[in-house]
Amino acid sequence: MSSIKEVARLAGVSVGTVSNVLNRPELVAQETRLRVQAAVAQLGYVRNGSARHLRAGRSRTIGVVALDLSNPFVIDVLRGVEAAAETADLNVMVVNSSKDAAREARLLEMFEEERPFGVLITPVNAEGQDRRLGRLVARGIPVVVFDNSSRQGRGCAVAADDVLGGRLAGLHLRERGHRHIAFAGGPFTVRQVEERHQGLAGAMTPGDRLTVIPLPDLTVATGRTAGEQVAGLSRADRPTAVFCANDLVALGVLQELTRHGLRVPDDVAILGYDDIDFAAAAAVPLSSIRQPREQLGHTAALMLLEEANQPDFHEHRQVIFQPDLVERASTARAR
Amino acid sequence: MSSIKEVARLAGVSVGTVSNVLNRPELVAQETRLRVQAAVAQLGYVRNGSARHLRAGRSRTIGVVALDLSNPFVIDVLRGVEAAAETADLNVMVVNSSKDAAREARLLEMFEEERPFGVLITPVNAEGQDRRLGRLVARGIPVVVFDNSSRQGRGCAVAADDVLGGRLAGLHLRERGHRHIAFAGGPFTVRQVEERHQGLAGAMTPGDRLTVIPLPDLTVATGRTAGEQVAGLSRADRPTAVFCANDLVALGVLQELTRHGLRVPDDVAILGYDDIDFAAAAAVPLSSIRQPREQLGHTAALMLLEEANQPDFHEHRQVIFQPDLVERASTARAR
DNA sequence: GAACTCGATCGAAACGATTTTCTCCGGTTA
DNA sequence: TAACCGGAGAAAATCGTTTCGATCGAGTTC
Repeated sequence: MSSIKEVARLAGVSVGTVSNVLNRPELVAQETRLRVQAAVAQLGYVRNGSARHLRAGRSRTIGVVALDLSNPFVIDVLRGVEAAAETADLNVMVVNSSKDAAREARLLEMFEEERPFGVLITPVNAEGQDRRLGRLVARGIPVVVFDNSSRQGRGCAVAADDVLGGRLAGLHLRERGHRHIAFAGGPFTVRQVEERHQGLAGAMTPGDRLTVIPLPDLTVATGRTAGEQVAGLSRADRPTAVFCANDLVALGVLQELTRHGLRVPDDVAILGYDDIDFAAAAAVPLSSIRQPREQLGHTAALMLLEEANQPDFHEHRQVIFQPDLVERASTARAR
Repeated sequence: MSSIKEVARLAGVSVGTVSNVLNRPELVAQETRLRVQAAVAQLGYVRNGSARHLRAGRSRTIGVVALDLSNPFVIDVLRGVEAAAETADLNVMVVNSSKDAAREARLLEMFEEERPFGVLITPVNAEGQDRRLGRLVARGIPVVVFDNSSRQGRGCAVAADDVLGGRLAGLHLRERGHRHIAFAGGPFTVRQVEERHQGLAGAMTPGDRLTVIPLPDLTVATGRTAGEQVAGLSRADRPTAVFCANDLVALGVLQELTRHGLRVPDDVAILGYDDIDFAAAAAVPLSSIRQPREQLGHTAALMLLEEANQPDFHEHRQVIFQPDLVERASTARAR
């Protein structure tokens, strides 16, 4: 209820002095400082964020537009963001576009009004949001795109090398003796999906067989349909391994194969992507391509800080992380 | 970059008129309105949120302090909150206490400064936060506690009936013929855990056997240790069903039992709690007690709105939802 | 045609901080 | 003793809105 004015009155000083006590205490004589602090305590005074932000021109909040909060992958990225934000004394405001472009647009409009410290975003699609992001940047709000490197060269971005991830998957499965591999994922307009597939294909050898099971989306539900397709194939046509575009799909495939009495990995091996915690927790623990999730978020936040603090001196850049393979039971060597 | 002043100048009107065009267009003559709107478009003017909030005394953002974002349960609750917020033209700012009381305290301090529209919170513990929440309320910021009914009678709260959930679990397992049931969960200082256990115990009959497997936490990892314990028991001492305090634990138990060659549900049935999507996605789809997750969040947000809009007229109340049972393979009738 | 209405607009006072400039005063220095 | 310095606070400008009287014509009414 009480504002800085009342604190000033109670302490018998001007509001400017109270502000100094709060923000640059070394400028204030000790006796005065103590008097002000006592007044603050007595009134239970708390600074008004809106007023501060108005004066400062921007708030101390980083806005994060997540693509899909129900993918645990994102939660871990957020953890990294929060860690970086905390050391810089910034807040993190998470909002969820749920892969909905209209919703994303609304959220970005909201951020335009709120003048946040910066915005981290995984855009729904590569083109549509460019204009809107450009408007943010024009307003002096730094933007870093994470987990989506399609805006090459246009601004700061952090992502993982999905082609490499796909290649690692392919090499691993081949090394395990698989010569007929299926790729389950989609839509291929999503960069990640396309690149993971591309990496897999590149790791295969003439004579190998690659079956693509296109999916409209990367969820457990679509994974189940993929699993059903695989289970329905004759033994000769059935791939001996399925590489899934993410772990949610892999869980769906695993469930359906199990339900049809196929053994994992003996009949069909499964390899996922992202290494979410639930992958390790599956009944047959899933092998998966791991991305440095927390680090991804952490780095994105640091780049944002840099851009915000040295707006003139700053040069945009793209950081690409290397994924690696986590081997578990679902791709164990057949007995 | 441009403020309302520049819009006013360009349109040849006063700032007050511009504000009216933006907020109460019906007060402004059409010709003027069009002129102002043209100026807004030409300058790319966007309102400054901080200034609006300063004037209004509070922002249009609902703060949500989640206990643990890595539990998918929470994400679904958030979906409900967002839906309600959207229709009221409010933003949702999600932060994560990660079950850390100190962190929670910091976040609440932050919210005290930001003067949000209201705060939704699942407190880390029932006592510590009462003072801080009280301070928010004293500042006129409405608070609704969700998914934790321990603050009985002290303010608005939304939760599910966990005793009933436990009872449903017990009745279901007994009906399936189980007479030796284990309860895996903890710590018992957490209301939910205690009440679910209590409900289970109440549903059992003299002569039945109830084994408690205490856990320090409700995660997949601790679930695995529970599963290991169960698997290590002799056939005579082994419960025929395990009721888990949440689905994460259940997944861990399932994994470990499978690893030890025990069949679910034939050797041991498993029943989880929360019905997160991953429960249905498990290799053996898990039966689970379902709480109306989205509705829980939706209701909490609506109560917040009510409290915010009729501060005088409002009466605190506690809403308790009824859980129900979702039957899947993990508790199917033994063959 | 004087008094009144009424709709449309203006101008100024908040809202609560931060920051810059100005004033004051005791103490140094030449 | 005059000029200067520097520390400590006060005072005022400022950030961008909203909102509330005041104002000002153009019609109405008697």
